[in-house]
Amino acid sequence: MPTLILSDGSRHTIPEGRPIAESLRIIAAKSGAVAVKTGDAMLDLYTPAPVEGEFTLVTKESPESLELLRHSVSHIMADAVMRLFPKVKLAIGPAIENGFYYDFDMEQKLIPEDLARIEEEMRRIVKENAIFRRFEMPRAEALARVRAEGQTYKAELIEGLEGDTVSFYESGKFTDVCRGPHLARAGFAGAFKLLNIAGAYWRGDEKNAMLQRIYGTAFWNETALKAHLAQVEEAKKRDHRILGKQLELFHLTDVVGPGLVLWMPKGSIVRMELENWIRRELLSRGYDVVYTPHIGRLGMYRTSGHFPYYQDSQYPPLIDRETMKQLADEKCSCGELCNRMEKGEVDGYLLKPMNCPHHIQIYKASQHSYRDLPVRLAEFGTVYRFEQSGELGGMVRVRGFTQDDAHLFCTPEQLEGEIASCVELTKLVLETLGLTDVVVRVSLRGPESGKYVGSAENWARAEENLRHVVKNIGMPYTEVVGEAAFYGPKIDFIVRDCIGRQWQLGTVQVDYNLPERFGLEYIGADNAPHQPVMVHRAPFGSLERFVGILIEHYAGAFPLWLAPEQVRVLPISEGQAEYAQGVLKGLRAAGLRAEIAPANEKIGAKIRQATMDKVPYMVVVGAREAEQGQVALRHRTQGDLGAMKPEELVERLKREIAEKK
RNA sequence: GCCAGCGUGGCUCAACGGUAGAGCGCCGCUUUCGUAAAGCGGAUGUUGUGGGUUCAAAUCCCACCGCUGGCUCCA
Repeated sequence: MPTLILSDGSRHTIPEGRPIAESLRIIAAKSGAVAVKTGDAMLDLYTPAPVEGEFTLVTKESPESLELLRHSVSHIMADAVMRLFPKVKLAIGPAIENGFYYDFDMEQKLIPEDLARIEEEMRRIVKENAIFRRFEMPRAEALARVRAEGQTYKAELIEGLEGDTVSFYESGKFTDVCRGPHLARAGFAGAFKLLNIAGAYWRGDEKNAMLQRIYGTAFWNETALKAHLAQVEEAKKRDHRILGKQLELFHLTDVVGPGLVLWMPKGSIVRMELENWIRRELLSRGYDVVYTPHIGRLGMYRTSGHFPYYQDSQYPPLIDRETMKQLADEKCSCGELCNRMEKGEVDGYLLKPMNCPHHIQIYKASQHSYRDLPVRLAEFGTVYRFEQSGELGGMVRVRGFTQDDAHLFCTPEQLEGEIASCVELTKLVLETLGLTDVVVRVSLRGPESGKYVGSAENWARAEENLRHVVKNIGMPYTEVVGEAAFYGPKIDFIVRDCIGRQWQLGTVQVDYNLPERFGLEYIGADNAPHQPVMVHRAPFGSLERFVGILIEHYAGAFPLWLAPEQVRVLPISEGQAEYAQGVLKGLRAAGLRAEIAPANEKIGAKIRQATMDKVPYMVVVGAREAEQGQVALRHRTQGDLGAMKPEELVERLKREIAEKK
């Protein structure tokens, strides 16, 4: 009798003359598996399996089983939506990281209350327990079928598919074009919840129709679902927008303008500490510090290519009064004004969207020998970008932000070494702060040629340089086409916020193009002029976004060196007021950021307040301490740490600050 | 920018056509207290802005502004 070998080593005899798929299904079902895998391909239990091969069972414990579940639940949801709103056109409905979505094109606007109705319908479908039956048909036939059903998006999908046949899944009366795999039956659907409704352009392109997207999530059981939802709720409490308000770190108001951050005193401390730290690191690495203005002439940005390449995400140019008046007299329209500015007939100033053109002018201000290179110009440079209103959010997506920017000008031979040390610095930043959930992305040029400046050779060289470095940094990375800056490819460091969204922080970018456009030079050993290569880099990315992410990372409880208030002195009663003031003065004199709790509260209340304010250390001073010239130390999470001399305390805290822990 | 939802004292929320309210915070007084909330009293709102419907609007309608979640773009 034939024997099937599963990759767990178990051997299974199969009755002769029966399809192998059926045997696999029986084996899988017996073991509680929901699918089987051969190589990278997951096969559901009703899909014909290849006759030979090694099979792994996919159980409910494996992460990919959740993907399968969620994909199937998204189909069940689509089925439910179609039952409730028969005219709906289906777009796509994949499983995503923590759940699934499905996009619909329908007349009726979905409202949150509809979700409950849809869920109810879904439960009915689950109860019906139909088999997810896979079948295939030739392309032309498939196309005719979906067209007859009026499913125009599905037709578009089929047109884009490779291969001669198209697979469908049918469960009950619902059929969908789908690659699979799926649950064996709708009844296995487990626990699910629909979460929210959102708009989404068909294929993500704003020229296309706006579809209605329903997001949801699913787990194998109620407990896991509840745990996940609770975890999401918990994560929301770390949201930097909430903590930023509670802890008075920053403020946003439409009086100043959307996306324009006001750093409050406490938030400013965090930023200042980060700036001071990194500035010392830069100086020790041979960087020079520079300062440049916030605006620059249009001509400079025409040379750099920011204007017009980057035009859409800039605040409109500033024009002086005289010119404006003159143009008004000429009855110049706005459209015409734009044209004339693009042509360079009208001058103006731009709020700087990037610091590089200014730094380039500093480089150009003096002659450079190959002996001077690399020149590394660093600045906490504030830039302004007119982001689309719908994109703004808290500190992580704003219209004015400060980059810990620097531009390195070096010889081609020095380039890879410079890139590598920038990457090292970025890693140091992330490691020091314990940001470990970081993804490295190599962002390359995409096919749209209109978005980029420079020659194909320059791009190829730059991409080669980056790949070469990134291979040696010991971090896994992915390459993404179409994510490059307009002047060059880059290595990006991407982290997640409290609700799982990914944000780019640090970046290292190679640029052969701006040196060319600005005609940069250095004199080589051969006594002839050569063109330097530029590296743009920012280990934090932007201080706004970085601090926003950091607030969430620490849940507002900053380590001692970053804490806006490091110590709070808590007198037990008025009797120790004078002694407590002395302790406070001593701490401040030692360079610690210390405050004193307001009088007229019991010690318990003072402790509670300081803990909620996330002050790392409290020193309790009562009659006992005053008498012995001591302080009783308390940590916000570790509790009472015992009594000690103020000098001991200072030494202890200074050590902790130096360690940045 | 587009789709959807939401804007009520400093904060979190209630009132959902009929006199805007609670908790926390804030201010004052009493209490001076030993490791996560002392007691009493008080002030605080042109309900985001502007129009409209109505005898009457926080509540219904329209426009704008802002925020939140997505789509697209980026640090």
